[in-house]
Amino acid sequence: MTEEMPKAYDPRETEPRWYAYWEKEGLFRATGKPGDARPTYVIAIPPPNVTGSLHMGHACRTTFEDALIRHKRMQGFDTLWIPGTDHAGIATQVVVERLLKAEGKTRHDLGRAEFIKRVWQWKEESGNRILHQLRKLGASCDWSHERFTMDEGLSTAVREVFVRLYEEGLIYRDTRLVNWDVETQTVLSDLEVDTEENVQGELFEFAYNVEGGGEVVVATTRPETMLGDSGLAVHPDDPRYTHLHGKFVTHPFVSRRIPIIADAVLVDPKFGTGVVKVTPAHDFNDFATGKRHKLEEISVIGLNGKMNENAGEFQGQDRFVARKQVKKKLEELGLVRGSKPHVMTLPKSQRSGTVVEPVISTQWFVRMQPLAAPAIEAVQSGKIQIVPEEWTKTYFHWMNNIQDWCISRQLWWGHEIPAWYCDDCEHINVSRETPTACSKCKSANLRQDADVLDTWFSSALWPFSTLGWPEKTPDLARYYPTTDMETGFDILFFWVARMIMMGLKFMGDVPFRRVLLSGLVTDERGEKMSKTKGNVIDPLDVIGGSTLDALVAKAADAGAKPSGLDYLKKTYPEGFAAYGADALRFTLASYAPQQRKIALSIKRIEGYRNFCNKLWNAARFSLGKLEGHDVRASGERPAATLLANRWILSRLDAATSTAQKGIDEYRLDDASGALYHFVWGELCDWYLELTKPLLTSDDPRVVSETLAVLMHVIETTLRLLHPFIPFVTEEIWQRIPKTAAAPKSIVIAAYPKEGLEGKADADAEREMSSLIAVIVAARTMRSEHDLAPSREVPLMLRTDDPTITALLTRELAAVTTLCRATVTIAKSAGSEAAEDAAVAVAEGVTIIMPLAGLVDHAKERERLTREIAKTVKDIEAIQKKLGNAGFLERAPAALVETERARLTELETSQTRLTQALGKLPAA
RNA sequence: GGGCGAUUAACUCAGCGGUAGAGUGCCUCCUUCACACGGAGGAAGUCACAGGUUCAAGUCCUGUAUCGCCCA
Repeated sequence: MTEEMPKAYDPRETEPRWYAYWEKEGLFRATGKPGDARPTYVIAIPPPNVTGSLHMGHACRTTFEDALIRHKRMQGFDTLWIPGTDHAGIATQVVVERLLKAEGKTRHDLGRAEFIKRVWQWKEESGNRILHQLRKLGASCDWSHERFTMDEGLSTAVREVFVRLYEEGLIYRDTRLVNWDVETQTVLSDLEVDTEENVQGELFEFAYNVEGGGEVVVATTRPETMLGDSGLAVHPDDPRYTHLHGKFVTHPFVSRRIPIIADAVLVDPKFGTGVVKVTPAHDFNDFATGKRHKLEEISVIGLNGKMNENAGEFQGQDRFVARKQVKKKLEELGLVRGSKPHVMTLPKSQRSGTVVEPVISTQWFVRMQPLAAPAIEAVQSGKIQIVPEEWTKTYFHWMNNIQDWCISRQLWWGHEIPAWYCDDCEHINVSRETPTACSKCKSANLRQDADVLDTWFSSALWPFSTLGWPEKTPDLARYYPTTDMETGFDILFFWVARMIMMGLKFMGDVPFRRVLLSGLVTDERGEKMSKTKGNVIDPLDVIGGSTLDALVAKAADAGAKPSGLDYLKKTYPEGFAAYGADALRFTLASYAPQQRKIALSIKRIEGYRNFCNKLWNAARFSLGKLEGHDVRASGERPAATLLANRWILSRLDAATSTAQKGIDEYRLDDASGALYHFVWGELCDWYLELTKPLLTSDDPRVVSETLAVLMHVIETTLRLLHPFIPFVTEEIWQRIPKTAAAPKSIVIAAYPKEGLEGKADADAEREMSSLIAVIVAARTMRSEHDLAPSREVPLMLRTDDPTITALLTRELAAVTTLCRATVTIAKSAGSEAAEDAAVAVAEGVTIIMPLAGLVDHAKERERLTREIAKTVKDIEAIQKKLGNAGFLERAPAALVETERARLTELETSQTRLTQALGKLPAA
């Protein structure tokens, strides 16, 4: 067995092999059988963009979801993890347009139908790459349930929802000011607009001439919009301008009379000149003001970002060119009154990065308030739990102030809006089926709305559209509501809130029971990963390894700036080793999911790669000890009589409990951390070392008990770890001799439960902790005197405590092995420390290392002095506490007792150490 | 401007009323027969600041500062 196990674990060969096996055996498939009595556990994947390529954010999502799914699967749930992709309207369209550009074409050259064909073609060719990349991470999705938001079934769902909402008056068409992305030529929802802060701009002042004489000066950051001004506003209480109320100014370029109005909402008298130019067609605040005062809405900027026919001589100029030209013209007219630098905010398109232009346009909207009300209630009542809870506040805040959702997009790629306009009677036909005649006038001159729906519209239906809705499928009956929705907090509004609203509306029930939100993966400095910064870590490079040259080439290709490349070279001079998916997953799981930032560090991944290797070697050691014995892991806890065996079983139980609790509460960091420390700090550091003397015992009962416990602990630990590190655990697990009843894969083995076979073994824990304390003290002493571990030293342990004497006597072999010493145990003598000896005290045991000539007296003196000082400091702290009457009266009695006992022990240590110091020969 | 959050060891972060923790990094010793992707030790923190509550405060309350995110 051992010879099959190399000294170091190599994930490169193992991982693809096991994934192929799992998939072939259908281990990830939900039963889908209505008769299955098992409880269900369902996660719908946050569908990645079909254009996308796996990034660390996906890796993070996948790790968390897979850990949850695998855990529940092992617990015997009928688990369903629905995978799939999102058609990602703008993103996908832009990608294909870029490909066309390489051929020297635009989508308009192809025409709509042909273009859509090209997108589908492209999607078929490379669209599912990301789903294959998820497999490399070990994602145990049920691939038979794979869905795409543009699939026929999901498209039917979209159309059904649209029609029903329209029929109920919850979807309507309206002309209003919307956010326009000049570059991608589409309207955007409020959520798709980012605000860039602290932009250095200019506050430009110019004068309007007042009819009847005089002038009024206005300040603006957008001079070009003055072409569309249809009002000037002053604050009603501003004494400077009272005389202007009701008067008019004349527009300097176009013949237009502009009224001066008083408006307390729009105008801040302290800002600028206290007079605001009002451009209802190009500013949201002005639009509202215009509505209040019935001002004209004059569009001067077209959808192409250029000034339109209303802009007079400026027609055809780009908006930014027009800004300069308008200023120049005002200058010529002698109307400029000043300019000062101004720090402002700019609305930018999340997609293209261009400055968003508010324009008046006719679009489709969803009335949100009626949908939001039940969605708020669902969270308030606890039908949906948001984890971590702090986000509920943010959720309520947004939901209570929700705006109507603009759902139409001027794109070609997406779900077409099921609305047909009648050219004869102008009636709007909204229907599930493509109509042949107008329902009102029976005309056949119908034209379908040219727009498509916001991608998030179909995403909002994901938890039920993927299960077959609007058909009443068995899947829908069995797996809706899903259980957990695990995603990033950045799309709480975009997606999660909308799913809740749509789920409640169309299924009459919440789409999921818990919302698990986690943070953003950043680089190790906490900076957002970005192509230009060159700090993007590709999960596949982490898994499979990459050289520095390859990393640099890739980053440069993606458009990294020189500073970004420098960062890359400096931070990863060696490139990446092939750390494996397990190492990456365990690393991601080790960060608290609710952190806002998950600052991923390669060093940390390396640490968890090392952990996988540690686990591998623990198994290698254990399996090697099996030679010549027939020991099989059955999952049943073996009987244990020896301290080490009892202790490790008790610790295993504790680790199981912490892991279980952590996963249940979505504290994967607690769960993975507990397992990490159990394996490394207890199993490997102590237990395996303790088994060494036991396994060479002459007593066959000692050997067989220890082997049984060893195998049980290793096998159970693998099952505990499997949700986090599926590959290495499977690879080892398959090598462990098991009873015939064992399943074929650890994927479907039972997740361990704590406390099944009895309570924690408090006696064993206490004894081991004493033993460890004594051993550590002895080791520290050795180490401080630079005695090589290979060098065996004599140690004398002195104590009058009969319990600990018995313990040390019984566990002499352990002490001997772990301290590399020949140990003698004795009662305290009057004079405990011999001359020329190093002394330490732990658990009331004086540890004496009489090594004349090898102990450096000066060093020992220094060490003892330091120890004594530390002890005295602790003693003083406790004395202070115990001297406080309030503490004695009001603190729990048990605590006071603990403090007293500690004081006694510390005082003993102090006495003995001081004695030892006195015994040292003078310098 | 409003809201949310953060500030703990050199770095990245747990801890959220009872003796300050982890990983990485750093220092010393060690190729000991599972593992140098390792072992044994060690150094390292006025827990942002100022008040308050409490027998007891990184931990609860109030305020201040700095930083971040979201919404205007």
